[in-house]
Amino acid sequence: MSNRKISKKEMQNTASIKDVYTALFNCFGPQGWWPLIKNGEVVHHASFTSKELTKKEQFEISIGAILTQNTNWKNVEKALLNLDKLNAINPKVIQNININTLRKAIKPAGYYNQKAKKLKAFAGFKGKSTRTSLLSIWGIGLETADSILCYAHSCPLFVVDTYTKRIFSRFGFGELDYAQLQELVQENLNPEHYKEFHALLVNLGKHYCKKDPECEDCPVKKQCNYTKQ
DNA sequence: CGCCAGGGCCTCA
DNA sequence: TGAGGCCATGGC
Repeated sequence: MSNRKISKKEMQNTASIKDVYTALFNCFGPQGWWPLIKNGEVVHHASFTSKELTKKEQFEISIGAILTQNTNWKNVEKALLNLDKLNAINPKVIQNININTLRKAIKPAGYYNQKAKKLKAFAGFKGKSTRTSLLSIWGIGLETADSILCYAHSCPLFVVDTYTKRIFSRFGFGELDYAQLQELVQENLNPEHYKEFHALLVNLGKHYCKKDPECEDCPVKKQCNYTKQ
Protein backbone atom coordinates (compact mmCIF):
# COMPACT_ATOMS: atom_id res chain seq x y z
CA MET A 1 0.00 0.00 0.00
CA SER A 2 1.24 3.45 -0.87
CA ASN A 3 0.98 6.47 1.38
CA ARG A 4 0.68 8.91 -1.48
CA LYS A 5 -2.25 11.24 -1.04
CA ILE A 6 -4.06 13.17 -3.69
CA SER A 7 -2.89 16.77 -3.38
CA LYS A 8 -5.23 19.75 -3.36
CA LYS A 9 -3.61 20.94 -6.56
CA GLU A 10 -4.34 17.66 -8.29
CA MET A 11 -7.96 17.81 -7.14
CA GLN A 12 -8.35 21.34 -8.51
CA ASN A 13 -7.01 20.32 -11.88
CA THR A 14 -9.23 17.32 -12.18
CA ALA A 15 -12.93 16.64 -12.29
CA SER A 16 -15.04 16.59 -9.17
CA ILE A 17 -16.09 13.06 -8.29
CA LYS A 18 -19.61 14.27 -7.57
CA ASP A 19 -19.84 16.00 -10.95
CA VAL A 20 -18.76 12.82 -12.70
CA TYR A 21 -21.28 10.79 -10.73
CA THR A 22 -24.08 13.22 -11.55
CA ALA A 23 -23.23 13.35 -15.24
CA LEU A 24 -23.10 9.56 -15.52
CA PHE A 25 -26.32 9.06 -13.57
CA ASN A 26 -28.14 11.65 -15.67
CA CYS A 27 -26.96 9.92 -18.83
CA PHE A 28 -27.30 6.24 -17.93
CA GLY A 29 -29.86 6.24 -15.11
CA PRO A 30 -29.93 3.67 -12.28
CA GLN A 31 -28.01 0.51 -13.19
CA GLY A 32 -29.84 -1.98 -10.97
CA TRP A 33 -26.76 -3.56 -9.48
CA TRP A 34 -26.00 -6.23 -8.57
CA PRO A 35 -27.94 -8.15 -11.32
CA LEU A 36 -29.83 -11.20 -9.99
CA ILE A 37 -31.51 -14.30 -11.42
CA LYS A 38 -35.32 -14.01 -11.43
CA ASN A 39 -37.48 -16.73 -13.01
CA GLY A 40 -34.60 -18.32 -14.87
CA GLU A 41 -33.03 -15.19 -16.29
CA VAL A 42 -30.52 -12.61 -15.09
CA VAL A 43 -32.12 -9.19 -14.66
CA HIS A 44 -31.17 -5.70 -13.49
CA HIS A 45 -33.69 -3.86 -11.40
CA ALA A 46 -33.36 -0.40 -9.86
CA SER A 47 -34.65 -1.71 -6.52
CA PHE A 48 -31.75 -4.17 -6.19
CA THR A 49 -29.45 -1.37 -5.11
CA SER A 50 -31.32 -0.73 -1.87
CA LYS A 51 -33.41 -3.83 -1.19
CA GLU A 52 -32.89 -6.20 1.71
CA LEU A 53 -31.28 -9.30 0.23
CA THR A 54 -32.00 -12.92 1.09
CA LYS A 55 -29.19 -15.29 2.03
CA LYS A 56 -29.50 -16.92 -1.37
CA GLU A 57 -29.23 -13.59 -3.16
CA GLN A 58 -26.16 -12.71 -1.09
CA PHE A 59 -24.58 -16.02 -2.06
CA GLU A 60 -25.50 -15.54 -5.71
CA ILE A 61 -23.83 -12.11 -5.75
CA SER A 62 -20.74 -13.52 -4.06
CA ILE A 63 -20.21 -16.38 -6.50
CA GLY A 64 -20.98 -14.00 -9.38
CA ALA A 65 -18.19 -11.76 -8.10
CA ILE A 66 -15.80 -14.72 -8.25
CA LEU A 67 -16.99 -15.89 -11.65
CA THR A 68 -16.62 -12.44 -13.24
CA GLN A 69 -12.92 -12.16 -12.43
CA ASN A 70 -11.31 -10.92 -15.66
CA THR A 71 -14.35 -12.21 -17.55
CA ASN A 72 -17.17 -10.77 -19.61
CA TRP A 73 -20.36 -10.64 -17.53
CA LYS A 74 -22.41 -12.26 -20.31
CA ASN A 75 -20.29 -15.39 -19.93
CA VAL A 76 -20.85 -15.27 -16.18
CA GLU A 77 -24.61 -15.17 -16.73
CA LYS A 78 -24.44 -18.45 -18.64
CA ALA A 79 -22.53 -20.05 -15.80
CA LEU A 80 -24.95 -18.71 -13.17
CA LEU A 81 -27.98 -19.99 -15.09
CA ASN A 82 -26.34 -23.41 -15.37
CA LEU A 83 -25.80 -23.42 -11.62
CA ASP A 84 -29.38 -22.29 -11.05
CA LYS A 85 -30.69 -25.23 -13.07
CA LEU A 86 -28.69 -27.54 -10.81
CA ASN A 87 -30.11 -25.73 -7.74
CA ALA A 88 -26.46 -25.10 -6.95
CA ILE A 89 -26.73 -21.46 -5.89
CA ASN A 90 -26.39 -22.67 -2.36
CA PRO A 91 -23.22 -23.10 -0.29
CA LYS A 92 -24.00 -26.64 0.87
CA VAL A 93 -24.72 -27.79 -2.68
CA ILE A 94 -21.50 -26.18 -3.96
CA GLN A 95 -19.57 -27.90 -1.19
CA ASN A 96 -20.98 -31.32 -1.98
CA ILE A 97 -21.27 -31.16 -5.74
CA ASN A 98 -18.88 -33.25 -7.83
CA ILE A 99 -15.98 -31.03 -8.89
CA ASN A 100 -16.27 -32.12 -12.52
CA THR A 101 -19.98 -31.31 -12.54
CA LEU A 102 -19.14 -27.89 -11.13
CA ARG A 103 -16.40 -27.30 -13.72
CA LYS A 104 -18.77 -28.20 -16.52
CA ALA A 105 -21.53 -25.89 -15.24
CA ILE A 106 -19.28 -22.84 -14.97
CA LYS A 107 -17.26 -23.56 -18.10
CA PRO A 108 -18.73 -20.60 -20.09
CA ALA A 109 -17.22 -18.20 -17.53
CA GLY A 110 -13.68 -19.29 -18.40
CA TYR A 111 -10.82 -20.30 -16.06
CA TYR A 112 -13.23 -23.00 -15.01
CA ASN A 113 -10.70 -25.21 -13.21
CA GLN A 114 -9.52 -22.37 -11.01
CA LYS A 115 -12.98 -20.94 -10.48
CA ALA A 116 -14.45 -24.31 -9.49
CA LYS A 117 -11.79 -24.47 -6.80
CA LYS A 118 -12.54 -20.87 -5.77
CA LEU A 119 -16.27 -21.56 -5.46
CA LYS A 120 -15.56 -24.61 -3.31
CA ALA A 121 -13.26 -22.55 -1.10
CA PHE A 122 -15.82 -19.78 -0.70
CA ALA A 123 -18.72 -22.17 -0.09
CA GLY A 124 -16.75 -23.75 2.74
CA PHE A 125 -16.22 -20.42 4.46
CA LYS A 126 -18.30 -20.18 7.62
CA GLY A 127 -17.34 -17.06 9.57
CA LYS A 128 -18.54 -13.48 9.51
CA SER A 129 -17.83 -11.71 6.24
CA THR A 130 -15.24 -9.02 6.86
CA ARG A 131 -12.60 -7.72 4.50
CA THR A 132 -9.91 -9.63 6.39
CA SER A 133 -11.84 -12.89 6.57
CA LEU A 134 -12.81 -12.77 2.89
CA LEU A 135 -9.24 -11.96 1.80
CA SER A 136 -8.02 -15.03 3.68
CA ILE A 137 -10.07 -17.27 1.36
CA TRP A 138 -8.15 -18.67 -1.61
CA GLY A 139 -9.33 -16.97 -4.81
CA ILE A 140 -10.69 -13.80 -3.23
CA GLY A 141 -8.63 -10.64 -3.72
CA LEU A 142 -9.33 -6.96 -3.12
CA GLU A 143 -11.95 -6.36 -5.78
CA THR A 144 -13.86 -9.57 -5.17
CA ALA A 145 -13.88 -9.03 -1.40
CA ASP A 146 -15.11 -5.46 -1.77
CA SER A 147 -17.74 -6.51 -4.33
CA ILE A 148 -19.10 -9.09 -1.90
CA LEU A 149 -19.06 -6.63 1.01
CA CYS A 150 -20.54 -3.74 -0.99
CA TYR A 151 -23.21 -5.49 -3.03
CA ALA A 152 -24.08 -8.56 -0.93
CA HIS A 153 -23.71 -7.00 2.51
CA SER A 154 -24.19 -3.27 1.84
CA CYS A 155 -20.91 -2.30 3.48
CA PRO A 156 -19.81 1.29 2.72
CA LEU A 157 -16.95 0.33 0.37
CA PHE A 158 -16.32 1.54 -3.16
CA VAL A 159 -15.27 -1.24 -5.52
CA VAL A 160 -12.26 -0.50 -7.74
CA ASP A 161 -11.81 -2.42 -10.98
CA THR A 162 -9.86 -2.12 -14.23
CA TYR A 163 -12.47 0.25 -15.65
CA THR A 164 -12.11 2.50 -12.60
CA LYS A 165 -8.33 2.56 -12.96
CA ARG A 166 -8.48 3.30 -16.68
CA ILE A 167 -11.18 5.97 -16.41
CA PHE A 168 -9.56 7.87 -13.52
CA SER A 169 -6.20 7.66 -15.23
CA ARG A 170 -7.70 9.35 -18.30
CA PHE A 171 -9.46 11.94 -16.15
CA GLY A 172 -5.98 12.99 -15.06
CA PHE A 173 -5.61 11.57 -11.55
CA GLY A 174 -2.45 9.67 -12.50
CA GLU A 175 -1.71 5.99 -12.06
CA LEU A 176 -3.25 5.35 -8.66
CA ASP A 177 -3.33 1.95 -7.02
CA TYR A 178 -6.36 0.18 -5.57
CA ALA A 179 -6.27 1.76 -2.12
CA GLN A 180 -5.66 5.26 -3.48
CA LEU A 181 -8.59 5.09 -5.89
CA GLN A 182 -10.89 3.67 -3.25
CA GLU A 183 -9.91 6.42 -0.84
CA LEU A 184 -10.32 9.10 -3.50
CA VAL A 185 -13.92 8.09 -4.16
CA GLN A 186 -14.83 7.42 -0.55
CA GLU A 187 -13.61 10.87 0.50
CA ASN A 188 -15.59 12.63 -2.22
CA LEU A 189 -18.89 10.74 -2.47
CA ASN A 190 -21.55 9.75 0.04
CA PRO A 191 -21.59 6.00 0.86
CA GLU A 192 -25.18 5.69 -0.37
CA HIS A 193 -23.84 6.26 -3.90
CA TYR A 194 -20.92 3.77 -3.91
CA LYS A 195 -22.89 0.91 -5.50
CA GLU A 196 -24.37 3.06 -8.23
CA PHE A 197 -21.12 4.86 -9.00
CA HIS A 198 -19.19 1.64 -9.57
CA ALA A 199 -21.97 0.30 -11.80
CA LEU A 200 -22.03 3.56 -13.77
CA LEU A 201 -18.25 3.44 -14.27
CA VAL A 202 -18.54 -0.12 -15.60
CA ASN A 203 -21.17 1.07 -18.07
CA LEU A 204 -18.92 3.96 -19.14
CA GLY A 205 -15.94 1.63 -19.50
CA LYS A 206 -17.89 -0.88 -21.56
CA HIS A 207 -19.43 1.58 -23.99
CA TYR A 208 -17.16 4.64 -24.17
CA CYS A 209 -13.98 4.53 -22.11
CA LYS A 210 -12.84 1.30 -23.75
CA LYS A 211 -9.23 0.32 -24.26
CA ASP A 212 -9.60 2.12 -27.56
CA PRO A 213 -11.86 4.92 -26.30
CA GLU A 214 -14.79 6.52 -28.12
CA CYS A 215 -14.57 10.06 -26.80
CA GLU A 216 -16.84 11.83 -29.29
CA ASP A 217 -20.13 10.95 -27.59
CA CYS A 218 -18.74 10.29 -24.09
CA PRO A 219 -21.10 11.64 -21.40
CA VAL A 220 -18.20 12.94 -19.28
CA LYS A 221 -15.89 14.28 -21.97
CA LYS A 222 -16.18 17.77 -20.47
CA GLN A 223 -14.80 16.51 -17.15
CA CYS A 224 -11.99 14.54 -18.78
CA ASN A 225 -8.41 15.58 -19.56
CA TYR A 226 -7.76 12.75 -21.98
CA THR A 227 -7.16 13.58 -25.61
CA LYS A 228 -7.30 10.72 -28.05
CA GLN A 229 -4.31 10.51 -30.36
C1' DC B 1 -8.59 -14.44 -37.35
C1' DG B 2 -7.12 -11.40 -33.09
C1' DC B 3 -8.55 -8.89 -29.20
C1' DC B 4 -10.79 -8.39 -25.01
C1' DA B 5 -13.55 -9.16 -20.78
C1' DG B 6 -16.54 -6.15 -13.85
C1' DG B 7 -8.82 -10.65 -11.22
C1' DG B 8 -6.01 -13.41 -8.47
C1' DC B 9 -2.26 -16.59 -7.53
C1' DC B 10 2.46 -17.83 -7.89
C1' DT B 11 7.25 -16.94 -8.76
C1' DC B 12 11.17 -14.30 -8.78
C1' DA B 13 13.85 -10.38 -8.32
C1' DT C 1 5.93 -4.77 -3.56
C1' DG C 2 5.79 -5.15 -8.20
C1' DA C 3 6.30 -7.03 -12.70
C1' DG C 4 5.40 -11.05 -15.50
C1' DG C 5 3.30 -15.61 -16.60
C1' DC C 6 -0.62 -18.29 -16.15
C1' DC C 7 -5.46 -19.47 -16.20
C1' DA C 8 -9.97 -20.07 -20.68
C1' DT C 9 -14.45 -19.20 -22.70
C1' DG C 10 -17.46 -16.63 -25.89
C1' DG C 11 -18.70 -12.14 -28.37
C1' DC C 12 -17.42 -9.14 -31.78
